[in-house]
Order: sequence, then structure tokens, then C-alpha cells
Amino acid sequence: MPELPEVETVRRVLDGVLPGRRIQRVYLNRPKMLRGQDSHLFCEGLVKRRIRSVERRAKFLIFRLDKQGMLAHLGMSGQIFFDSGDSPLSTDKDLPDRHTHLVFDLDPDARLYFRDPRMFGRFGLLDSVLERALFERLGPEPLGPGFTARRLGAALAGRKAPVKALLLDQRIVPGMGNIYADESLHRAGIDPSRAGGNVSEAQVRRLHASVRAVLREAVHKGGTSLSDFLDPRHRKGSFQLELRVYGREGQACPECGTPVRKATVAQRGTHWCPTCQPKP
DNA sequence: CTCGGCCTGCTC
DNA sequence: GAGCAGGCCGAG
Repeated sequence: MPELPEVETVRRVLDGVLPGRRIQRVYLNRPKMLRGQDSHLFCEGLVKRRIRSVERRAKFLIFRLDKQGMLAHLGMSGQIFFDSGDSPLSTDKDLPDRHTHLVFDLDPDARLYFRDPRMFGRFGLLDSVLERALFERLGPEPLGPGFTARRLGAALAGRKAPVKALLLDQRIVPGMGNIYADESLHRAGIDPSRAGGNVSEAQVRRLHASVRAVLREAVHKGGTSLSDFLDPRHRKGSFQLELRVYGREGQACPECGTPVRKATVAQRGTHWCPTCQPKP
């Protein structure tokens, strides 16, 4: 579920409440979440460390601690919840439950929970070697200054793969996921199955603008809560109210009224309006 | 590049 | 009970 706007929403909440707090205790219920990293090293590395900030790169969260870094990826169904002594939200939500794989006791009095039913997410210690290896291949952040129409055009040029697949490639648009790829292509008026190399220069400019607009707006709305996304304070996002094609198969396109279609493109469920996004 | 695998839960 | 789900990785 979580794509750039959801991860950024989580980051913003966490960066507002975590800095200055110290990790007192780590409860690791599912060592599998560490993807092979040693669980003792993980816990020892974090206990007594103080959190300085929470950053994001693509769909990764990076916790900067004293003398330590911690990495988190939410996968498909990962959620992070924050509870503090003055406003214990998670107690009435029955946390921790059987899908809560990691709990941090914090000082001053607070708790951080990681839950992930599908277990595609991961946590781990982050050192500079791993950080470089993970991030060196990612393209520039789509909401940052380095993501230009020229660069996007160069990434699509000559490619036979469907433009949708290229948008989902984290080396091209880091943080992009299935929902926002469909929404961006609809706003740009581009058929998702069109080969990357067949996207015209004018369409690349529209696509570049629509990718940024969709992601920016979705961040502003606190992400998309279609089924289960909640921020660390258990709040829903509202971008699901702005979706024009994603999850709207058979319903009228808000631009032209044509029923929205759904098919598989790049092995992913793909939604588009055949009128607004015509075949070449 | 495409496919399958990783997991569980929800809908049809 | 089958099929599907917002992600990512590695094999072929």
C-alpha cells in the first residue's frame, strides 16, 4: 500500500514526535522482518540510542539515531503507530496484536509499533555501506529539484517496456507505486501500455508535471486510505477521494464520462480511461 | 523483461 | 476456494 505520499505522511508525523526520545527497549516478535540481519545486533544497536530525525528516500524511512541508523520499508501492508503517555491511541486499538512484529519503548514515555500482516516490509540497522548500496541506483526524488522533464524523457527514450512499468521503476521515479502511476498517466492523457520510447516530447512534459502534481497533492492530503492506510496517529488520508481511475473500473471517468477500464499491464492491475488515454 | 516467490486477509 | 491486493528481489 504505502507509496511515496503515504511514507512521507508517516515520516512527517514521526519526525514531529520522535526526535529527542531515547529507545529504552526493543521487542522483536518476528526476527524475519530483519531479512537475515542478526537480531541481537539489531536490538543492541538500538537500545539507549536517541532519535535525532526521520528521513525518507523513495519508499524507505531512515531513522537517524546517535551513532546509528535504522532503515524501514513498509512493503505492502506495513504500518507504524505512535503512542505517547498523554494520548495512548493504540491501547484502544488492541496493539500489539498478532501482526505487530516490532515494538520500541521510548523515553520520554512513548511507544512505537510496527505491524505488517503480509510481512513484505522490513526493518534493519543502516550503515553507510548499506545506505550507499540501497540508494545509489535510485533516481532523484520526484518532488525534488533533480527530477526534470528532460531526465524523465531520457529514461523513457528508446524503451520498449510500457510507460507504466517505467514509472514504477524506482531508478526512474523513486517512490512511485501502482496507484499514483495510474493516476499520473490519466492526468497526462497517456495510455499505460504505450511503449516508453513512443511517448512524445510533449507527453513527457505533461507526464512529468502530472507525476509531481499527483504526488504533491497526495502528500498534502495525507496519502490514500483505500483499505488500511493509517498514519502513526491512526488518522486516515483523504486522497482516495481524488482518485480518477484507480479502483474505479466501470465507473465514469470524471473528465469525459467514459467507463474506466482495468487490465493487467506490467504484471500490475492497471486502470485507465480509453477516451482520455487513447491508443497511439 | 517477465515471471514467480515472499505472506496474509479480504472479496467474490 | 480462487483470485486479488498498493512492493521488491532474484532467477531465467
